Amino acid sequence: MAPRQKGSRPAKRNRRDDLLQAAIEVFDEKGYARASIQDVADSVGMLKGSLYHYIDSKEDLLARIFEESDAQSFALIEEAKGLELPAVDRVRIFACSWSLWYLQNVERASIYVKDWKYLTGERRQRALDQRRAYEASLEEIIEAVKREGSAAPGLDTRLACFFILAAINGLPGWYRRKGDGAPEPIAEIYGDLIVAAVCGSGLALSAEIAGLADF
Amino acid sequence: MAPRQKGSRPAKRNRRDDLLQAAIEVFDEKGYARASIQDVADSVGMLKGSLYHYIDSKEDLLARIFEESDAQSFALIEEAKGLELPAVDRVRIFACSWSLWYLQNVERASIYVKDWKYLTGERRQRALDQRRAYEASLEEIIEAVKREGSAAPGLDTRLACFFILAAINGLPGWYRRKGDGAPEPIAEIYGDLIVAAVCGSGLALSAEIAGLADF
Amino acid sequence: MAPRQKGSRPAKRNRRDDLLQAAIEVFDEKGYARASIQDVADSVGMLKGSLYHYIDSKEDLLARIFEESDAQSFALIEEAKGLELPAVDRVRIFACSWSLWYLQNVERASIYVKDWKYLTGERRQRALDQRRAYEASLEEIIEAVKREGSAAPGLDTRLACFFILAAINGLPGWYRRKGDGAPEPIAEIYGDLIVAAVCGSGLALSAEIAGLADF
Amino acid sequence: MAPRQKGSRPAKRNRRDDLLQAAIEVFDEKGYARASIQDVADSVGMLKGSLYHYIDSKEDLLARIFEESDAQSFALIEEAKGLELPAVDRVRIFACSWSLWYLQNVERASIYVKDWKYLTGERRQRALDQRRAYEASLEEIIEAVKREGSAAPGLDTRLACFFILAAINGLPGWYRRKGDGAPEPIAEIYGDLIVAAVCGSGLALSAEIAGLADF
DNA sequence: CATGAATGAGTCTTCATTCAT
DNA sequence: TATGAATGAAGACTCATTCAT
Repeated sequence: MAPRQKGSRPAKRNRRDDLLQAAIEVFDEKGYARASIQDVADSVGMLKGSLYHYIDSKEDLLARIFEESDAQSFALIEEAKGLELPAVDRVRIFACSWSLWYLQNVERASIYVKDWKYLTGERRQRALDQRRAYEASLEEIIEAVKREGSAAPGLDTRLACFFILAAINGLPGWYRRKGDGAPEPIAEIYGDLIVAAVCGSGLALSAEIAGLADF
Repeated sequence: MAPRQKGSRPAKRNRRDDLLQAAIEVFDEKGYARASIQDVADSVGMLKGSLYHYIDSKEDLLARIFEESDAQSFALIEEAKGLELPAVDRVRIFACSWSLWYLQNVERASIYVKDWKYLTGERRQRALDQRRAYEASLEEIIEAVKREGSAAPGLDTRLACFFILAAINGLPGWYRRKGDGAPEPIAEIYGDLIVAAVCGSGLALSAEIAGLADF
Repeated sequence: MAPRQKGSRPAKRNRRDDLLQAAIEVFDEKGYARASIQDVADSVGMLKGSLYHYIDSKEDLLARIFEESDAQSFALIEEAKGLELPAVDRVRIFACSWSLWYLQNVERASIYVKDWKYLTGERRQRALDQRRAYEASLEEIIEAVKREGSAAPGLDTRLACFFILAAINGLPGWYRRKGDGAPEPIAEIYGDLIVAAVCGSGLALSAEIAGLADF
Repeated sequence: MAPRQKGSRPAKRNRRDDLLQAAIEVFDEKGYARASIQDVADSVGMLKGSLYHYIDSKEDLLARIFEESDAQSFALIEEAKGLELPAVDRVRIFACSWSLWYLQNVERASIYVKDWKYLTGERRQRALDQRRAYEASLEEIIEAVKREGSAAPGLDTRLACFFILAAINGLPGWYRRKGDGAPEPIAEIYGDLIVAAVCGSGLALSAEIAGLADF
């Protein structure tokens, strides 16, 4: 049932990477909780027991996926934060690049969004801290937008931040490479939608005018 | 298995409801996959085996939670669809009432969002169909907004729809009753953000002008 | 899951066989339904969970016993069918060798007779087909006896067939290796009894003469 | 799911009999081990707990079925033993009436044959004793046949006895009222077959002559 | 008599993990 | 490194039986 690696052993280091890649696919497909070490082993063509030469535990495998993801996404944020541009544009860039990363790494991002709960102890804390850091970064930019006067009047920074991150986090929930088109245009559109949400529009007040507020 | 509601015994129907409520809390907290029937039993103060007097299986418990949730949320949609109002207001109402339901039923909604994957066969299909129906309803309203000329130019209905639903689905991810304030104002704000995203703003084109499109 | 028979490790394949043998003994003694996987595990000196390294399920264990038994008994039938002998002798050989197999494999045969009901789906069907095939083979030989004129007048092939098979199937019901003597002579005698039943005797009509028919 | 007894309560005693009858059907169909008290309850239209007004335990239910069966079949034996007839005829009558009882009470007989193992302690012993008594009765008659000179030469009484009883015990294994014809003719034929087996035929020695004995 | 809720022991099965080879 | 046998704890589910009402 387990496929054997044919050909010459391709660079020792690769086994480790193969393993991680396989784990990402398996965890994405079945969900971390449902996926078994056996599934991962099957997927890399190893025996269950042999995996433990590369990892310490199932959770360790998950943690590594998070470490890699954190490294990648952290770079993104830093980049957006460092730009010398109007805050609105920094929002857009943050939204675009963040969305793009999610779209280009759907499986990984899917795990990133859903499975942090299965980390424990320090590792879980780290994941939460990261998350908090992203929120803080975004909040910071949104505050800047406000200061620059481009934000919708009365915008609630914290809520807007959650709103935006949730919308992006939802990407792996529906986007699958085949059939949903290229990542770039989607990321652009998400950028637009987010900027629009932050900056608001003249219609934003229509509700109160129409007296619908009591819903 | 169906309890006969006869006479005055007060605690009769309640056991069933207690069970469901306990399950909702447990599933929300630990996640369906991680939560054990034992956890639920502990939570209602029954023995593991005794639960099976009320349910057929763990999945059955989950399915019941979905049935109830479906019934509640379905009503919401129908209401929003039936209103004789400008489409923009229908979008707002959809967004507001949908958000409100999520906020007022956080634990339930949390399960609704995350755990439909653990349903199997027909039940899973039903959940997917429901989800699809919500999307369709929202798409329909957004199309109406376009026809009425209030939408952001070039708005991608499908993406906007995913965007909005994901943002709302994200609510149970951060909102906890204590400390995050009352549901109603939050729902209002989400309504504003969503309407803003759909209707767009003059700034929407700034990105291309600024030459940021190549992210 | 399939063991690779490589090199010289002697006790490799044996665990699997030990397991099967243990299962046969346990199932025979307590009956498949009553016997627990725990019983089998105890019998081989393994932990309950460890059995699943070798089998997929309790039913799988049963199925394997049937597969082995089928293979063995099938060979017997083919042998008896192929012989170029008077049909009466073929009946005797069929009866003898079939009885002998039951006697030499009492425990296995006991399960074979009683527990096919616990197989499900395709496996059950296979068992029924096998059974039907044995009946058909025997019916065929009995028909030949009739054509050769050696059968009791008016012999009902179908009933005779059931009669014979039931008599043989009953062997594991009473025969236990210790104390009931060697298998061979018993098989011989069963052959005689069966041939006698098929060929009948002059006394066969005495009942009606004596007016006993109205029972 | 459970059918309610309609009309006026029909004679208190009947509930007990209904229960026994239902148990017979359920045990026959699913096998005692697999059948649950719930199955029986469903079949009589009672709730599981209510059965315990009529029985002490599941095994008690089985035991009652055996008691009834024992009473019925015991009468048969006594009748056959008491007849003033040539022993061959007594064999035939024993075989006929015993077979007839099996055919007319297939479900009950089926349980009688298969499920005595699930009795424990004293009750099991009693069942074994009964069984032994039947064997003894039959052995006795066969010995008489021998003394009267009608038996096949060298007939092994004990084996013949097992042979006959097993053939009859096999009846419920294939006979089902619908489609297999009336019980009486079948019982007759079984009588013939058994008498033939006991009395043997001229062909009985052909095997040794033909040199087939070494199978 | 009947109900149905509850018990508690037991069953099969899964799976992350270890370790001698 | 890799194997695969074995572990041991845990999980879902079943069921005969009891008992207050």
